[in-house]
Amino acid sequence: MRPHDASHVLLSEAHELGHEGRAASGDHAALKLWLRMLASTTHIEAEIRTRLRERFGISLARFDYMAQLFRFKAGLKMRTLSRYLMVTGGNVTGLTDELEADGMVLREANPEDRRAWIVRLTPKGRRTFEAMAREREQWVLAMFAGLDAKTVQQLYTHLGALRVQLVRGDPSAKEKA
Amino acid sequence: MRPHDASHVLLSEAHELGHEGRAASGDHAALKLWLRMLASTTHIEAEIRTRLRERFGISLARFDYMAQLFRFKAGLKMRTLSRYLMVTGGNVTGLTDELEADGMVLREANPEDRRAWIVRLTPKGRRTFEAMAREREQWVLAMFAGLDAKTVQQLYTHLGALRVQLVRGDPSAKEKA
DNA sequence: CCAAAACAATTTACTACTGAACTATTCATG
DNA sequence: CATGAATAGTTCAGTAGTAAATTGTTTTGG
Repeated sequence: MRPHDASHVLLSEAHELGHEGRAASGDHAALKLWLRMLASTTHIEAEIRTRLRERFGISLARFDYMAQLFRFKAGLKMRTLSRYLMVTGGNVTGLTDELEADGMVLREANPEDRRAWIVRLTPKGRRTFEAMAREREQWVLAMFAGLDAKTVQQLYTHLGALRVQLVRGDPSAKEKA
Repeated sequence: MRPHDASHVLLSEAHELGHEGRAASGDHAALKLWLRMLASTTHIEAEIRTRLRERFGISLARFDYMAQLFRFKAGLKMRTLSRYLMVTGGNVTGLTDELEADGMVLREANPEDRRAWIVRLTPKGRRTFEAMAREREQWVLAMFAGLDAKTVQQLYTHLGALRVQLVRGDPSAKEKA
């Protein structure tokens, strides 16, 4: 299970609203939103992690690794994978070793750059992943089942706007000019 | 930095929509929403973790620990804290040892149950936490600054509905009857 | 009222990840 | 076109968490 769900704290109303009145109130709303968003996300992620473990004996890290290779059928350099997964290269080496031993992925020599491997799913890895992904989709679906289509759509749109802001503020995102 | 941002995979449209047509499309929306929500949350959390480390030399785990004690001025039993933080008891023991050594918290004997300690913030811990929480609030605020008040409000409301669903589906939540 | 079960905290052995050092290759520049 | 800087992957030591066994205390039911 993943740690630190609720870093739930709002410095008491007195502090926050003391000399700012209405303006500060909106700010407060953003913090409350963040805490609620964090709590929900953590909850769902923990649930998925637990079920993947119980149902398939697989770690979330491995699932996410396979998900990336599933998206990129042509395979990925390990370094690229490590960036997508937001983990270190050393971690990718370890995961790759395990998954290769289990016959889920294979390292393919890269003629264009002899430093780099291309890793890709084996047919077995592909089948295995598809089965897991199908179940996971049902889990997610069930957890969101209480929300009507319009709500889901609005959430999706608004979080899209948030994402744009985040990428804008973050220089580590890819540049094009 | 925290692992596994994007477990971004939608089994290809062909698979999902194959025999279901429109109905499946709504389901798909929930999965897409989840992936977007996860990505944003992970991004923000990683940012906060990094800044807490850089600015105050503190781990997110310690921050979250102190946040709970800040909320509950009367102190908490370590077991309660471990539940709020969603970590094991052993982990709380370790964090408490560190924070106590740094003079941030103290273990107080509990006359009502001699098995349990009550941990609470020291005045120093309280001051330190307030300073950190104030900065963190500004970071969060800046990250959400692109969203207008109405959007924030809607997100907050909709995520509230989600939360209700999640708690309903999860027997580990507290009962009252 | 006391034996058995449950529970709070701690300790310990283990797991998963990080960061930094290292090797082998590629890229860029004088 | 040679050499210094950057990059891909691996290795390794250290860190932060877990799960399970342990100790001491409390709760419960016969």
